[in-house]
Amino acid sequence: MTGETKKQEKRDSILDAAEALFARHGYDGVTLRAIAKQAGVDVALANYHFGPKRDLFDAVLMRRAQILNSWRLQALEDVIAKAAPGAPTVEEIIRSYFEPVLKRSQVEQEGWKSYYALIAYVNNSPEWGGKLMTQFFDPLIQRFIEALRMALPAVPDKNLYWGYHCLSGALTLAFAQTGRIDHLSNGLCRSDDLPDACDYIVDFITAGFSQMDEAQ
Amino acid sequence: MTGETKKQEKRDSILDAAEALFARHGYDGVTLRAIAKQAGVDVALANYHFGPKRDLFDAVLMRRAQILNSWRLQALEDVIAKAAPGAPTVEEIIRSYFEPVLKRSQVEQEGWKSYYALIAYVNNSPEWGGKLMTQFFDPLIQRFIEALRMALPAVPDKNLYWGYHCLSGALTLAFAQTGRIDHLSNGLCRSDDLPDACDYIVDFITAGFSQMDEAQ
DNA sequence: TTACGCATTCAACATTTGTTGAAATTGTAG
DNA sequence: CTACAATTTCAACAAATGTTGAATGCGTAA
Repeated sequence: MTGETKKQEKRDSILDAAEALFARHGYDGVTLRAIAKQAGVDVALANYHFGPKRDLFDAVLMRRAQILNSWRLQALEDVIAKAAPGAPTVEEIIRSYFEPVLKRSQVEQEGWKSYYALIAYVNNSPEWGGKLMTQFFDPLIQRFIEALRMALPAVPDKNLYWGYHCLSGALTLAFAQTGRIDHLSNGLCRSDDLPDACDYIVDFITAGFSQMDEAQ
Repeated sequence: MTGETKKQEKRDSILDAAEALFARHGYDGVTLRAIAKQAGVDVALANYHFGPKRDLFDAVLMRRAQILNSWRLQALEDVIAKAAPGAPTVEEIIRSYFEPVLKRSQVEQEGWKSYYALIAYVNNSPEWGGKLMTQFFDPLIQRFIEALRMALPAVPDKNLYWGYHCLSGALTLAFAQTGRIDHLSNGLCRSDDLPDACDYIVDFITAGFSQMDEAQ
């Protein structure tokens, strides 16, 4: 089994390097040679393990997708089960969407930080944003919106979807960790401190959804 | 004067082509040859007018930046002046930030749509997001946050800045127009109908800020 | 017309790109 | 150890990239 892990060692180091570089420079801004150099392997090895460049990108994206989804799905189901037979509160639902990713200890690891930034890149990319994100995250999101619909039965779907748009935008920008809010706030807020940002964002987004109910 | 415009004709067509392509594929995803082809000119002409590729990108970004800023700045100052000597309401301030860009008639033009998508690309890019956006839009944003501070005197700055983060994320994602919300909502919401999206987003964001006051 | 300056094209350059097939290395089962 | 398969490197390819200098076209003023 050490043989099995040793076999995967260089393969994983390629994924790690690709993840970090794609997250920072985007798909076209990264060459296979740059990835190979950072991974400490030959250029041809990436092609041997993953095929063409585009497939390597997909492999990076898929590696953590299921894990990410399972974190959030479980948190959401927990909240729903705990509130049964009634509906959970809006804040509980929103928390189940943010906390599993922003307050988890893994967030401090460099790999997950890069992965989040990569998600932000894909989500905002006009060419891939529509298709790739749909493919990976749609089932969870539909379940999430369904929960919101139960908590806010009088609110029209259109409001719920635009609310999710705002939520997704806020999360995506947090994932990107551009350092912009650091500069803007003179260091008061730090874009790389996701656990700290979580509470502020949750309160803000929760208020956005709650207002829909009062407006009816 | 027709000579003057004719002289600028090809130059502008290069800017237009670069704007559209950079917005869709990002900086590294576009070649000078693709830009030249779409503009109907020779490859070397871009270099003649704008110098190296990076300078062309900056030229595209700067062309509409001042116009965009003046739209929003005037709307903000109008709202402040109209409410004097008191402070404008939170909703008025938020509206002055979104409506000048999302409800303006120019939004229907392809050029501005591309430019918005380009802004979204830059704002979420880890390498440029911090610096470029700061350079272009910071003065306006500081003025905007100052107005919010006046309207919400009891709210700590940290909350205001994270609120702006959510606002910016929602706007950026709307700018990107990835078509994602179309698919998610089964066509109920359309990411290319910015004037329609505006009201929903404004209500959501306004609620996010208003809640800060009530929480004190 | 002539001459001149700007705009535009043409042709080509040195690099860099993704990819591939053969060679070398390593791990492993018999 | 031997032989075989999987992994990794080496060397090289054709295509594409940004950039440049010379050549051509073109509008304009004398």
